[in-house]
Amino acid sequence: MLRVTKKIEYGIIALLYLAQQEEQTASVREMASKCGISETLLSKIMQTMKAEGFVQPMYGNQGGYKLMKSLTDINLLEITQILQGPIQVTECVGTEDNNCPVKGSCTLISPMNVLNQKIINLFQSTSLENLAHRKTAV
Amino acid sequence: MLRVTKKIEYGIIALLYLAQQEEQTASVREMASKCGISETLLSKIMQTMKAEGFVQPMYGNQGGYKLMKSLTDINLLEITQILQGPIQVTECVGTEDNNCPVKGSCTLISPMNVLNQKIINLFQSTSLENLAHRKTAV
DNA sequence: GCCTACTTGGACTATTTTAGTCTTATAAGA
DNA sequence: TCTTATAAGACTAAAATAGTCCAAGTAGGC
Repeated sequence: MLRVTKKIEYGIIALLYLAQQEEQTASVREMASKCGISETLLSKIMQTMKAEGFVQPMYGNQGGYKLMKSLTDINLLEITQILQGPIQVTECVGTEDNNCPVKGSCTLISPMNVLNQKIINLFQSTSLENLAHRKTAV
Repeated sequence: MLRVTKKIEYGIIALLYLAQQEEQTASVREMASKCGISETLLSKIMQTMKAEGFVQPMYGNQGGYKLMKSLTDINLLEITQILQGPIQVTECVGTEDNNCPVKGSCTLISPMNVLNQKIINLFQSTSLENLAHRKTAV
Protein backbone atom coordinates (compact mmCIF):
# COMPACT_ATOMS: atom_id res chain seq x y z
CA MET A 1 0.00 0.00 0.00
CA LEU A 2 2.76 2.41 -0.80
CA ARG A 3 4.04 2.01 2.71
CA VAL A 4 7.03 3.03 4.68
CA THR A 5 7.60 -0.11 6.75
CA LYS A 6 7.60 -0.43 10.51
CA LYS A 7 11.33 -1.04 10.39
CA ILE A 8 11.82 2.43 9.03
CA GLU A 9 9.42 3.98 11.48
CA TYR A 10 11.11 2.24 14.38
CA GLY A 11 14.53 3.07 13.05
CA ILE A 12 13.68 6.75 12.83
CA ILE A 13 12.10 6.77 16.27
CA ALA A 14 15.22 5.16 17.71
CA LEU A 15 17.56 7.64 16.05
CA LEU A 16 15.46 10.56 17.26
CA TYR A 17 15.55 9.06 20.75
CA LEU A 18 19.32 8.77 20.65
CA ALA A 19 19.63 12.35 19.53
CA GLN A 20 17.72 13.47 22.61
CA GLN A 21 20.08 11.74 25.03
CA GLU A 22 23.19 13.19 26.56
CA GLU A 23 26.14 11.45 24.96
CA GLN A 24 23.67 10.50 22.22
CA THR A 25 23.69 7.02 23.68
CA ALA A 26 21.16 4.43 24.81
CA SER A 27 20.79 0.66 24.99
CA VAL A 28 18.37 -1.24 22.79
CA ARG A 29 16.46 -2.32 25.89
CA GLU A 30 15.97 1.26 27.01
CA MET A 31 14.89 2.50 23.60
CA ALA A 32 12.56 -0.41 23.04
CA SER A 33 10.77 -0.03 26.35
CA LYS A 34 10.58 3.76 26.15
CA CYS A 35 9.30 3.71 22.59
CA GLY A 36 7.02 0.68 22.87
CA ILE A 37 8.90 -1.38 20.33
CA SER A 38 9.86 -5.05 20.46
CA GLU A 39 13.37 -5.35 21.81
CA THR A 40 14.53 -8.10 19.48
CA LEU A 41 13.14 -6.34 16.46
CA LEU A 42 14.75 -3.04 17.35
CA SER A 43 17.96 -4.95 17.93
CA LYS A 44 17.87 -6.13 14.33
CA ILE A 45 17.18 -2.64 13.09
CA MET A 46 20.05 -1.16 15.05
CA GLN A 47 22.38 -3.82 13.68
CA THR A 48 21.49 -2.76 10.17
CA MET A 49 22.00 0.88 10.93
CA LYS A 50 25.30 0.11 12.59
CA ALA A 51 26.49 -1.53 9.38
CA GLU A 52 25.79 1.73 7.57
CA GLY A 53 27.63 3.80 10.11
CA PHE A 54 24.68 5.73 11.50
CA VAL A 55 25.34 4.38 14.96
CA GLN A 56 28.24 2.76 16.75
CA PRO A 57 27.82 -0.11 19.19
CA MET A 58 29.33 -0.02 22.65
CA TYR A 59 29.67 -3.51 24.06
CA GLY A 60 29.31 -4.77 27.57
CA ASN A 61 27.79 -3.39 30.67
CA GLN A 62 26.46 0.16 30.41
CA GLY A 63 26.85 -0.22 26.67
CA GLY A 64 24.41 0.63 23.95
CA TYR A 65 24.39 2.48 20.67
CA LYS A 66 25.78 5.91 20.00
CA LEU A 67 24.50 8.16 17.26
CA MET A 68 27.34 8.98 14.90
CA LYS A 69 25.71 11.53 12.62
CA SER A 70 23.81 14.74 13.02
CA LEU A 71 20.07 14.52 12.39
CA THR A 72 20.49 17.13 9.71
CA ASP A 73 22.87 14.81 7.90
CA ILE A 74 20.50 11.86 7.73
CA ASN A 75 17.66 11.96 5.26
CA LEU A 76 14.62 9.79 4.82
CA LEU A 77 15.94 8.33 1.58
CA GLU A 78 19.03 6.90 3.27
CA ILE A 79 17.02 5.34 6.07
CA THR A 80 14.55 3.89 3.62
CA GLN A 81 17.24 2.44 1.39
CA ILE A 82 19.05 0.86 4.32
CA LEU A 83 16.04 -0.65 6.05
CA GLN A 84 13.75 -1.39 3.12
CA GLY A 85 15.85 -1.33 0.00
CA PRO A 86 15.68 1.02 -2.97
CA ILE A 87 12.56 2.99 -3.70
CA GLN A 88 10.90 1.48 -6.74
CA VAL A 89 7.41 2.59 -7.44
CA THR A 90 7.10 -0.28 -9.89
CA GLU A 91 9.11 -3.46 -10.25
CA CYS A 92 10.85 -2.44 -13.45
CA VAL A 93 11.64 1.14 -12.56
CA GLY A 94 15.33 1.89 -12.29
CA THR A 95 16.44 -1.52 -13.50
CA GLU A 96 18.06 -2.40 -16.78
CA ASP A 97 17.41 -6.11 -16.89
CA ASN A 98 13.66 -6.14 -16.50
CA ASN A 99 11.96 -9.30 -17.70
CA CYS A 100 8.54 -7.70 -17.84
CA PRO A 101 6.24 -9.45 -20.35
CA VAL A 102 5.19 -6.08 -21.71
CA LYS A 103 8.77 -4.97 -22.19
CA GLY A 104 9.20 -3.13 -25.43
CA SER A 105 5.58 -2.25 -25.93
CA CYS A 106 5.12 -0.82 -22.45
CA THR A 107 4.59 2.92 -22.46
CA LEU A 108 4.54 3.19 -18.70
CA ILE A 109 8.16 2.68 -17.77
CA SER A 110 9.27 6.16 -18.68
CA PRO A 111 6.57 8.11 -16.81
CA MET A 112 6.86 5.73 -13.89
CA ASN A 113 10.56 6.49 -13.76
CA VAL A 114 9.77 10.16 -13.52
CA LEU A 115 7.23 9.53 -10.78
CA ASN A 116 9.75 7.40 -8.95
CA GLN A 117 12.38 10.10 -9.14
CA LYS A 118 9.99 12.62 -7.66
CA ILE A 119 9.28 10.41 -4.70
CA ILE A 120 12.99 9.85 -4.26
CA ASN A 121 13.58 13.60 -4.31
CA LEU A 122 10.88 14.09 -1.73
CA PHE A 123 12.46 11.53 0.58
CA GLN A 124 15.94 12.85 0.00
CA SER A 125 15.01 16.39 0.84
CA THR A 126 13.48 15.36 4.15
CA SER A 127 16.05 15.08 6.93
CA LEU A 128 15.51 13.49 10.30
CA GLU A 129 15.86 16.98 11.72
CA ASN A 130 12.84 17.95 9.64
CA LEU A 131 10.91 14.98 10.97
CA ALA A 132 11.89 15.78 14.54
CA HIS A 133 10.43 19.23 14.14
CA ARG A 134 7.23 18.06 12.57
CA LYS A 135 7.71 19.23 9.06
CA THR A 136 9.00 17.93 5.77
CA ALA A 137 11.14 19.76 3.30
CA VAL A 138 9.83 21.68 0.34
CA MET B 1 8.71 -1.46 -0.97
CA LEU B 2 6.77 1.68 -1.55
CA ARG B 3 5.20 0.01 -4.53
CA VAL B 4 2.43 0.68 -6.93
CA THR B 5 0.96 -2.80 -7.28
CA LYS B 6 0.62 -4.87 -10.43
CA LYS B 7 -3.13 -4.40 -10.28
CA ILE B 8 -2.64 -0.69 -10.76
CA GLU B 9 -0.09 -1.18 -13.49
CA TYR B 10 -2.35 -3.60 -15.32
CA GLY B 11 -5.37 -1.39 -14.78
CA ILE B 12 -3.60 1.59 -16.27
CA ILE B 13 -2.27 -0.42 -19.19
CA ALA B 14 -5.80 -1.69 -19.89
CA LEU B 15 -7.33 1.78 -19.78
CA LEU B 16 -4.64 3.13 -22.08
CA TYR B 17 -5.33 0.23 -24.43
CA LEU B 18 -9.04 0.97 -24.45
CA ALA B 19 -8.36 4.60 -25.20
CA GLN B 20 -6.42 3.60 -28.30
CA GLN B 21 -9.28 1.58 -29.76
CA GLU B 22 -12.02 2.87 -31.99
CA GLU B 23 -15.22 2.91 -29.96
CA GLN B 24 -12.87 2.77 -26.93
CA THR B 25 -13.87 -0.85 -26.56
CA ALA B 26 -12.16 -4.21 -26.15
CA SER B 27 -12.78 -7.56 -24.47
CA VAL B 28 -10.77 -8.73 -21.49
CA ARG B 29 -9.41 -11.59 -23.55
CA GLU B 30 -8.11 -9.25 -26.21
CA MET B 31 -6.53 -6.84 -23.76
CA ALA B 32 -4.99 -9.63 -21.71
CA SER B 33 -3.36 -11.32 -24.67
CA LYS B 34 -2.22 -8.11 -26.31
CA CYS B 35 -0.77 -6.74 -23.11
CA GLY B 36 0.64 -10.00 -21.75
CA ILE B 37 -1.52 -10.05 -18.64
CA SER B 38 -3.39 -12.96 -17.05
CA GLU B 39 -6.95 -13.00 -18.32
CA THR B 40 -8.62 -13.88 -15.03
CA LEU B 41 -6.61 -11.30 -13.15
CA LEU B 42 -7.39 -8.56 -15.61
CA SER B 43 -11.02 -9.62 -15.41
CA LYS B 44 -11.00 -8.90 -11.68
CA ILE B 45 -9.35 -5.56 -12.23
CA MET B 46 -11.90 -4.54 -14.86
CA GLN B 47 -14.74 -5.51 -12.52
CA THR B 48 -13.36 -3.18 -9.90
CA MET B 49 -12.98 -0.35 -12.36
CA LYS B 50 -16.46 -0.96 -13.64
CA ALA B 51 -17.82 -0.51 -10.12
CA GLU B 52 -16.22 2.92 -10.07
CA GLY B 53 -17.65 3.91 -13.42
CA PHE B 54 -14.40 4.13 -15.32
CA VAL B 55 -15.60 1.49 -17.77
CA GLN B 56 -18.93 -0.01 -18.78
CA PRO B 57 -19.40 -3.69 -19.50
CA MET B 58 -21.04 -4.89 -22.68
CA TYR B 59 -22.27 -8.44 -22.39
CA GLY B 60 -22.45 -11.17 -24.96
CA ASN B 61 -20.86 -11.77 -28.29
CA GLN B 62 -18.59 -8.97 -29.50
CA GLY B 63 -18.91 -7.50 -26.03
CA GLY B 64 -16.20 -6.17 -23.80
CA TYR B 65 -15.51 -3.07 -21.80
CA LYS B 66 -15.96 0.49 -22.97
CA LEU B 67 -13.96 3.37 -21.55
CA MET B 68 -16.36 5.91 -20.05
CA LYS B 69 -14.00 8.73 -19.17
CA SER B 70 -11.37 10.77 -20.91
CA LEU B 71 -7.78 9.95 -20.01
CA THR B 72 -7.38 13.53 -18.92
CA ASP B 73 -10.15 13.02 -16.38
CA ILE B 74 -8.58 10.03 -14.67
CA ASN B 75 -5.65 10.58 -12.37
CA LEU B 76 -3.22 8.21 -10.75
CA LEU B 77 -4.66 8.86 -7.31
CA GLU B 78 -8.11 7.61 -8.30
CA ILE B 79 -6.74 4.45 -9.88
CA THR B 80 -4.55 3.79 -6.89
CA GLN B 81 -7.37 4.28 -4.41
CA ILE B 82 -9.68 2.01 -6.35
CA LEU B 83 -7.28 -0.84 -6.96
CA GLN B 84 -5.05 -0.64 -3.91
CA GLY B 85 -6.84 1.41 -1.29
CA PRO B 86 -5.91 4.77 0.19
CA ILE B 87 -2.35 6.01 0.08
CA GLN B 88 -0.94 5.75 3.56
CA VAL B 89 2.77 6.14 3.87
CA THR B 90 2.49 4.81 7.41
CA GLU B 91 -0.22 2.79 9.11
CA CYS B 92 -1.45 5.61 11.30
CA VAL B 93 -1.38 8.41 8.77
CA GLY B 94 -4.76 9.85 7.96
CA THR B 95 -6.59 7.81 10.58
CA GLU B 96 -8.16 9.02 13.79
CA ASP B 97 -8.47 5.77 15.66
CA ASN B 98 -4.88 4.62 15.57
CA ASN B 99 -3.96 2.07 18.20
CA CYS B 100 -0.28 2.65 17.82
CA PRO B 101 1.66 1.82 20.99
CA VAL B 102 3.61 5.05 20.66
CA LYS B 103 0.45 7.10 20.33
CA GLY B 104 0.70 10.28 22.28
CA SER B 105 4.45 10.37 22.54
CA CYS B 106 5.04 9.81 18.84
CA THR B 107 6.52 12.83 17.13
CA LEU B 108 6.40 11.29 13.70
CA ILE B 109 2.71 11.33 12.88
CA SER B 110 2.56 14.95 11.97
CA PRO B 111 5.51 15.07 9.57
CA MET B 112 4.47 11.73 8.11
CA ASN B 113 1.08 13.23 7.39
CA VAL B 114 2.75 16.03 5.49
CA LEU B 115 4.85 13.57 3.56
CA ASN B 116 1.77 11.52 2.79
CA GLN B 117 -0.07 14.55 1.50
CA LYS B 118 2.77 15.38 -0.84
CA ILE B 119 2.71 11.93 -2.35
CA ILE B 120 -1.06 12.18 -2.71
CA ASN B 121 -0.68 15.52 -4.48
CA LEU B 122 1.88 14.02 -6.82
CA PHE B 123 -0.45 11.17 -7.72
CA GLN B 124 -3.45 13.41 -8.06
CA SER B 125 -1.72 15.78 -10.42
CA THR B 126 -0.70 12.96 -12.74
CA SER B 127 -3.42 12.04 -15.22
CA LEU B 128 -3.52 8.95 -17.39
CA GLU B 129 -3.08 11.29 -20.32
CA ASN B 130 0.21 12.36 -18.75
CA LEU B 131 1.24 8.75 -18.37
CA ALA B 132 0.29 7.96 -21.95
CA HIS B 133 2.60 10.70 -23.13
CA ARG B 134 5.48 9.68 -20.95
CA LYS B 135 5.50 12.45 -18.47
CA THR B 136 4.16 13.23 -15.04
CA ALA B 137 2.68 16.49 -13.88
CA VAL B 138 4.61 19.17 -12.09
C1' DG C 1 38.03 -13.99 37.69
C1' DC C 2 33.23 -14.01 37.70
C1' DC C 3 28.80 -11.92 37.14
C1' DT C 4 25.91 -9.08 34.68
C1' DA C 5 24.29 -6.35 30.92
C1' DC C 6 24.95 -5.51 26.58
C1' DT C 7 25.47 -6.42 21.22
C1' DT C 8 25.88 -10.09 17.28
C1' DG C 9 24.06 -12.82 13.88
C1' DG C 10 21.71 -16.44 11.96
C1' DA C 11 17.82 -19.41 11.74
C1' DC C 12 13.29 -19.55 12.52
C1' DT C 13 8.03 -18.65 12.59
C1' DA C 14 3.92 -15.83 11.92
C1' DT C 15 1.26 -12.46 9.70
C1' DT C 16 -0.15 -9.65 6.06
C1' DT C 17 -0.29 -8.24 1.42
C1' DT C 18 -0.20 -9.16 -3.28
C1' DA C 19 -0.78 -12.12 -7.17
C1' DG C 20 -3.06 -15.31 -9.52
C1' DT C 21 -6.59 -19.38 -10.27
C1' DC C 22 -10.91 -21.95 -10.50
C1' DT C 23 -15.56 -22.51 -10.90
C1' DT C 24 -20.28 -21.52 -11.42
C1' DA C 25 -23.62 -18.25 -12.80
C1' DT C 26 -25.51 -14.82 -15.85
C1' DA C 27 -26.23 -11.69 -19.96
C1' DA C 28 -26.93 -11.01 -24.78
C1' DG C 29 -26.12 -11.46 -29.84
C1' DA C 30 -26.45 -14.62 -33.81
C1' DT D 1 -29.91 -22.72 -28.33
C1' DC D 2 -25.11 -22.04 -29.00
C1' DT D 3 -21.39 -19.11 -28.42
C1' DT D 4 -18.91 -15.44 -26.43
C1' DA D 5 -18.88 -12.28 -23.16
C1' DT D 6 -18.85 -10.46 -18.07
C1' DA D 7 -19.92 -11.37 -12.65
C1' DA D 8 -18.63 -12.84 -8.48
C1' DG D 9 -16.97 -15.41 -4.80
C1' DA D 10 -14.02 -18.87 -2.98
C1' DC D 11 -9.74 -20.47 -3.29
C1' DT D 12 -4.45 -21.14 -3.62
C1' DA D 13 0.31 -19.43 -4.13
C1' DA D 14 3.98 -16.40 -3.58
C1' DA D 15 6.29 -12.64 -1.65
C1' DA D 16 7.12 -9.10 1.66
C1' DT D 17 6.92 -7.71 6.30
C1' DA D 18 6.92 -8.40 11.17
C1' DG D 19 8.48 -10.53 14.92
C1' DT D 20 10.90 -14.45 17.81
C1' DC D 21 14.53 -17.45 19.64
C1' DC D 22 18.90 -18.74 20.90
C1' DA D 23 23.75 -19.49 21.28
C1' DA D 24 27.88 -16.69 21.18
C1' DG D 25 30.95 -12.82 22.04
C1' DT D 26 32.33 -8.35 24.53
C1' DA D 27 33.27 -5.40 28.23
C1' DG D 28 32.49 -2.95 32.77
C1' DG D 29 32.31 -3.54 37.70
C1' DC D 30 32.75 -5.90 41.93
